[in-house]
Amino acid sequence: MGEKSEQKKKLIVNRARAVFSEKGFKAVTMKDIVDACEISRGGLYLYFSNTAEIFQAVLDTEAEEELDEEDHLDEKTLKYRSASDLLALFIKEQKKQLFLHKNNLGIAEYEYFSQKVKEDETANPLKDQFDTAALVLERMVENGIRRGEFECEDPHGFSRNLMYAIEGMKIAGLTMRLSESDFDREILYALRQLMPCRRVKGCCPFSGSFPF
Amino acid sequence: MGEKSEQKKKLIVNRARAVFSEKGFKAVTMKDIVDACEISRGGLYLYFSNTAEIFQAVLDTEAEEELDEEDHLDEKTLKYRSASDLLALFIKEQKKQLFLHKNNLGIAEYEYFSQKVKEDETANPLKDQFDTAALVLERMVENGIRRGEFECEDPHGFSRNLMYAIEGMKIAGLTMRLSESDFDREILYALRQLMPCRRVKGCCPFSGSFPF
Amino acid sequence: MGEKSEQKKKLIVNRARAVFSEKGFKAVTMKDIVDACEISRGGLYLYFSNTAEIFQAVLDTEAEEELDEEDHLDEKTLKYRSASDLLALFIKEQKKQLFLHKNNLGIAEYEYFSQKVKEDETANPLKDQFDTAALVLERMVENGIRRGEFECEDPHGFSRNLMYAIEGMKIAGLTMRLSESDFDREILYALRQLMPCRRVKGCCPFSGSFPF
Amino acid sequence: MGEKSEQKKKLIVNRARAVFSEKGFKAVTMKDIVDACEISRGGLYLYFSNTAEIFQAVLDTEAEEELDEEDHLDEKTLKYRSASDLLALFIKEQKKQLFLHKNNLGIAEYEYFSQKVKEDETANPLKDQFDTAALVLERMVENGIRRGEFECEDPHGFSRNLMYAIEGMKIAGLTMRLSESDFDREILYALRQLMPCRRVKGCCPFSGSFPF
DNA sequence: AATGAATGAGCCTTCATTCAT
DNA sequence: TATGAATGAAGGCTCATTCAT
Repeated sequence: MGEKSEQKKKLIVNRARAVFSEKGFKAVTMKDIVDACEISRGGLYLYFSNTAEIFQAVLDTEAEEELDEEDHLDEKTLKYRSASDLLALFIKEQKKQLFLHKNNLGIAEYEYFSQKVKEDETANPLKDQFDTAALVLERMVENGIRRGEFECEDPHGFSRNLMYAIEGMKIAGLTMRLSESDFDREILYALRQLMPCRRVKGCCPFSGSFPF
Repeated sequence: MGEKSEQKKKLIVNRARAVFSEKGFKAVTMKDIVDACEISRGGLYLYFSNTAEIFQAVLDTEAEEELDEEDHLDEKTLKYRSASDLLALFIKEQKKQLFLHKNNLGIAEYEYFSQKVKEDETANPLKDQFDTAALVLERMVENGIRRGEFECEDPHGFSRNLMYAIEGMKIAGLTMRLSESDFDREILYALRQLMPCRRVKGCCPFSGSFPF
Repeated sequence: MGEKSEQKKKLIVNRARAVFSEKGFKAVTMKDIVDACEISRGGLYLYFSNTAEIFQAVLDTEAEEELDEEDHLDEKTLKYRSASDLLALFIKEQKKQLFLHKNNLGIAEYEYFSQKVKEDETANPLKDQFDTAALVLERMVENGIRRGEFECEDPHGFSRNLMYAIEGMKIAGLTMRLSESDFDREILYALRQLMPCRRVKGCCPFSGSFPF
Repeated sequence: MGEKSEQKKKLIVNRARAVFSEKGFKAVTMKDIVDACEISRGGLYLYFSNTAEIFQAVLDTEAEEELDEEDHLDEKTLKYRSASDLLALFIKEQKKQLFLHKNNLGIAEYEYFSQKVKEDETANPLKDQFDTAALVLERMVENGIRRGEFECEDPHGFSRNLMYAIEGMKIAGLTMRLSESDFDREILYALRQLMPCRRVKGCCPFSGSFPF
């Protein structure tokens, strides 16, 4: 497959992302993709054999882009900012994913992996992604503790808790009309666990920047 | 529609539940239901016009059964047990739903409501269910505080947090192979927020009964 | 079949007429009739085996009613009125049938008989009806000639011509949005053939009563 | 859609004409067309979405062919023939349409337009066709008058009358077994209105050529 | 590589018709 | 007589997939 083909494949994946974001995974047909790509019916089959393959490609691309962003993050910001700022950045990112309705693959991912998890024993990228995020969060908290910004007996537990809660809000956003203020309230609660003054309701460790 | 018809309708709903549990919502066709019910193609249409209607009926039945269970719970147990025991019971129930793979409507519900939430402004039973559970949890915590069993500055925040985390684990169970010990660990973390000694890792307010 | 059954049959035929008038013949299903009659599916089959049978019954009833009307006409009016008045009455009746959109069986009849004429060599009531009307018309014209009201070389030719034109306007009314004034103009033209002064455009043999 | 597709479309339209001619409009299903065309179910849908669309295409083709014929008529014959000959030609054509049972769309057209006229306020090609024919007829008569061949006080009235009568005979042919001699008789009556000697029964303006 | 016509399987839906009650 | 649940055939429509060009 030459240079040109690679180009075409990217085009397909891009257009497909929009389709999956709009209709979820299961409801998308090869024809939907064909129509969205202004490509011929047969043409699509030169690159992909079914929607699952296409969706996988979308996910892979997604992962790459995230990696790029993270690299970007690491270098420029990680070292020079306070732990609070970094955490705020992290949460901001989660929030963006949640409420950015355009190009949101959320429900499609759930549909895809709920199917995949049944038939397939192999590694699950959704879980990997989750675990990675939880680990990053944990490191951030540990860093904050080291810097004296946070106080926390169980950074690991805290991170998992926050990640599960965020995951819960993700699905709530997709199925229950979660409001932004619901999200903010929940985050506020969780973050209070990081502060010495956490017993006091209303206290927040983030100077002026909350809600993100 | 007489007595007998009602019987038939129940049969359909029952068989349909299994189908939805197996295939989610979107992928289920009228034919799937027909096949599962050993009924004629036209026969099914006497009772339901489309899969959404059937799924709604499944949900309604589900709701009734839950209601029955709750009534059962209220009378016999609510008054005579300790707050800890009740909370344990609540969580046990959540865990059961999560890991009972047979007849688990989880992903079907998410598919159904993620679609419904887009087209429909009206009430969302999934959200109602969530809010109700959160409220029940909150009352339990308040009760525990009154009894001196728990200690918590923000029962509301705590309840929402735990519910979101559980919701997150629900979807994780459906898409990421969440293990039972993952669940237990998370619950343990959350519950520690209820105890005076919560700063100490390893401490648990639940005498011997954990994991549930 | 007892008295009661006869009653029921009449009910069915009545409701069915409305259905055929609304949807033509071919498009009507047994279910349409069932729905219109508030009768059970099986019940209808006790009286009729298919829509053709029902339509035939509608036509028969129709014929009876017309006969009643004609009898009515004969006795009271035929003898004491002028030929012009009688002719006017006749045309008025035709016009009524044409523009009375409610309960107009026109297109249904055409659909029914265009099918029947192919498969069936037997007598055709539509033709009988047409021929009868033409004959009545012819007698009227002859009567008018005898009375000195009309002047016509070929009463038979005139009658057939007028009847065909009316038939043509009938189908035009059903398929081409024929207006009432179109009808009146055409009738005016035809009737002028009956008068000595018929060469003069604008002349009409009917004193003040036109259009009917 | 390329050259070849156009070819296929024509084939479909041709075969469909036969089907409509055989079964009318309403009774024809997509499957009927599929069977008649030796094409796949899905294949037909590449060209037409429903029977109405196909029938419209049949009508359009019909119109084109008529146009071709008329052009043919105009140039070669219109100028050099007598008014009587032209009129005879016109009527011959009408007669041909009426008694050519093969590929006669008559009843199908009535079914189609009786439906269309209800739902659709827009232009009605059946009416256009009728009006055009009436106008052509009127011009012919006027031409005949100018040439001294015909005599007629009201060419417009005459034309409409003849057209309505022909329309009436059309539907009579489809539903009442109109015989050719019935048609000839009627035409003879109508044409006698064009002659000075028209009062005399048996007289005919057409030298030897009648019946056409 | 790319096209898009063509096929046929598969699901949807409606009804004519039967039959136990 | 009357009911209406049940069946299965029939027709509608959409797509995944193939293949000649």
